[in-house]
Amino acid sequence: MARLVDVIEMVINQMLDENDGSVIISRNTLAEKVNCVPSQITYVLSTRFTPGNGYIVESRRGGGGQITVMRAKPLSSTEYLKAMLDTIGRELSQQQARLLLQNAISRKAMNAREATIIMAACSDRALGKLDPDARNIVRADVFKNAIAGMLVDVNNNNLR
Amino acid sequence: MARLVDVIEMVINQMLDENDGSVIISRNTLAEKVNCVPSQITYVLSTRFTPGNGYIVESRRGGGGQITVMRAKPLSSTEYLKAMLDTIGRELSQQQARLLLQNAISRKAMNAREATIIMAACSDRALGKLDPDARNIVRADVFKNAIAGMLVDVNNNNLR
DNA sequence: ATAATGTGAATGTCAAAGAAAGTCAAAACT
DNA sequence: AGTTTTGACTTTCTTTGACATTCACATTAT
Repeated sequence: MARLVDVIEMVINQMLDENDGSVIISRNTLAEKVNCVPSQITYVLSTRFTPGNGYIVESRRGGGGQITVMRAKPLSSTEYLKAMLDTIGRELSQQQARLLLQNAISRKAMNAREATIIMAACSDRALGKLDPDARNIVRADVFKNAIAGMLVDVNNNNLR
Repeated sequence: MARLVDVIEMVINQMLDENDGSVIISRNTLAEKVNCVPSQITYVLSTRFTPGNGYIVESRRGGGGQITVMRAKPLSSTEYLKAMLDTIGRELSQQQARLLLQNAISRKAMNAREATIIMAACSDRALGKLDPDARNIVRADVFKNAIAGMLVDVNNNNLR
């Protein structure tokens, strides 16, 4: 029932937790452990453990080859949010938004309530009246503006 | 004979009752259970479980895809926001949004930071790529979803 | 001894198949 | 007239597998 991607993501994160944010894995061994084809590991690494999400992944092929996964050193929440803004392009899918917010929470760059507000504001529900092609574009703008809103000095915003 | 929509609505509400206001459903499975085509579930969700009614619905496609339905907790401290949702029509101007947020702050229904996030998310700036006529319509949806997001029990959202 | 070559052991790539949910408009109710 | 019901088609995300590439090490040729 549980998605393979989720299982793999969890396993890697657990290893990272146990090893101070840096772990060396063997793709084949891990694949065997979770009962999947090796390329599935590659898929998870490239969709979940991206630089944009704060991870660095290095690898070596050949005999004794290996994959190193590292959590990037923790940035301040403001830095983190700014960096996040930079990674967002012209478009943003719902899932991308969700992942960004999840990571922001786990890095304490925002709290769960704030994340929920933003997720709701840029959900497909909220943008349902738009042309599907337009959605990801507008979502990117809504998302970026909401994040930018968090960076604004609360005593100096445009509500008062 | 009870209408299909009513049956489905009841079933979902029952699940929500049994699961503390938040439930993850499989569209296909539920459709099979109540003997209807899957798209009927989508129809019910989009006509009954709207932000205006205090619900947040999120979904993921693909293998292991799922739909999450969340109900705002009937906390008295959030009554104000719920009532506010009801007053918002199909369209919402920037000015109106700002006023609603200012009022919400003065009623302690949200804090300044949260209001700033929402204001930014539905600002003309965020919606700048849209046709001016479309802006107020989309803004209404973004605003409503954001508010509904605040009503969701944070421990119960589907970000984690 | 050194350079070239072979060999097996890894990881990378990519596209097809599969598994869900979303869309939309026509038909059927009320 | 306005809602509900249905179903064909679309989009998104996951899973799999065949094939390509790279690397360390052993072996062979000069």
